[in-house]
Amino acid sequence: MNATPRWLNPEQQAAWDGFIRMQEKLIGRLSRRVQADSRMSPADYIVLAKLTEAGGRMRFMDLTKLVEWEKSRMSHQVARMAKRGLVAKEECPDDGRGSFIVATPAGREAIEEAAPVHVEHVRRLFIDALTQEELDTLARISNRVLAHLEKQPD
Amino acid sequence: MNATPRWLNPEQQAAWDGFIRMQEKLIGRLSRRVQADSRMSPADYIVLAKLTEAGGRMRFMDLTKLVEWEKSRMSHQVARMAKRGLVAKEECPDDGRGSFIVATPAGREAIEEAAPVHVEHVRRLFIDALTQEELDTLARISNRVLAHLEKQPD
DNA sequence: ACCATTTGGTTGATGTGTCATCCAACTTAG
DNA sequence: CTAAGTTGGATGACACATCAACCAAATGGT
Repeated sequence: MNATPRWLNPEQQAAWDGFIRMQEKLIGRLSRRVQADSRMSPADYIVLAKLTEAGGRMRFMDLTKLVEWEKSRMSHQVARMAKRGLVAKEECPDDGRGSFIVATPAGREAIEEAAPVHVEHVRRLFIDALTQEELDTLARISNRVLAHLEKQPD
Repeated sequence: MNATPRWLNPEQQAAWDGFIRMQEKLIGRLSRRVQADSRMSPADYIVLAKLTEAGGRMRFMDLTKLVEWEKSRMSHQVARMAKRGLVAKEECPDDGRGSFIVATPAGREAIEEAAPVHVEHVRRLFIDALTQEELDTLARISNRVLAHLEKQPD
């Protein structure tokens, strides 16, 4: 029972609030744009991108780990994408439980069309806002936080 | 039709990837923690926090603007929160269409219990990962991106 | 007074993320 | 060989976000 919780000091609060606001607006804008001009959700985009980047054919669990998602999420996502014809599922002969996820031609076409547009938006909304030095700093800070998170329990 | 799309250079790519990864993991961890030990979603948390911070009684649209959400989102959210007894809706005498959102005692109790825990997690997962100088830098960068976004069409 | 527009807010459909649970197939200790 | 444990993956329930459409009350111009 902590009698007096240690609130954040003004600078800390400013950093946290600013970061949260920025991240929400940025991600929001970007995903709306991606969705609007490629008819793909950000989830579709990243899954297809990683999948094709890796050759267009992967074991389900490998893909899940590559994208760093939970398997349930990927399972649902792949099911939806399969329904829309972006990927297909194939059985795995080596492992009776396993399955391969394959990018369909339609899927390849979709990602090839979407990728440059995506990059342009990232550039326009984010990269162009900052100097190269600021980008480097942000990368360093991000990696610091990531490393910290990995050390931290749960 | 852009013949050769300008991909990001390695430093830009590293900054973007790092930021995205960091933000996903951080937000993910935090919202799981909040949910786990307060039985409130991040959405519940922020709505209740802003609402009580503003006195615990607000016009629906003022609250919506304060939280910077779309009204539809807030409408659904408030409906769910009302169902769970965290807030209540009251009619507005001045404006026949309007309504007030009021934090119930249960809502106040919930947020007062959740807030210190939330702060502790923010501190543990984020603040403690960085020096004060890095926090300041991040705040500056965030505000830069935010300002840039506001100038940018759509 | 009247019509057009704006504002406040709801609703329903659809897509998405999480959790818990389940099951079949593989692996390994004994 | 068999039982126990682990892994690959699916599923259903639920909370959440977004979009488009809608409606009624307020407002403003004529």
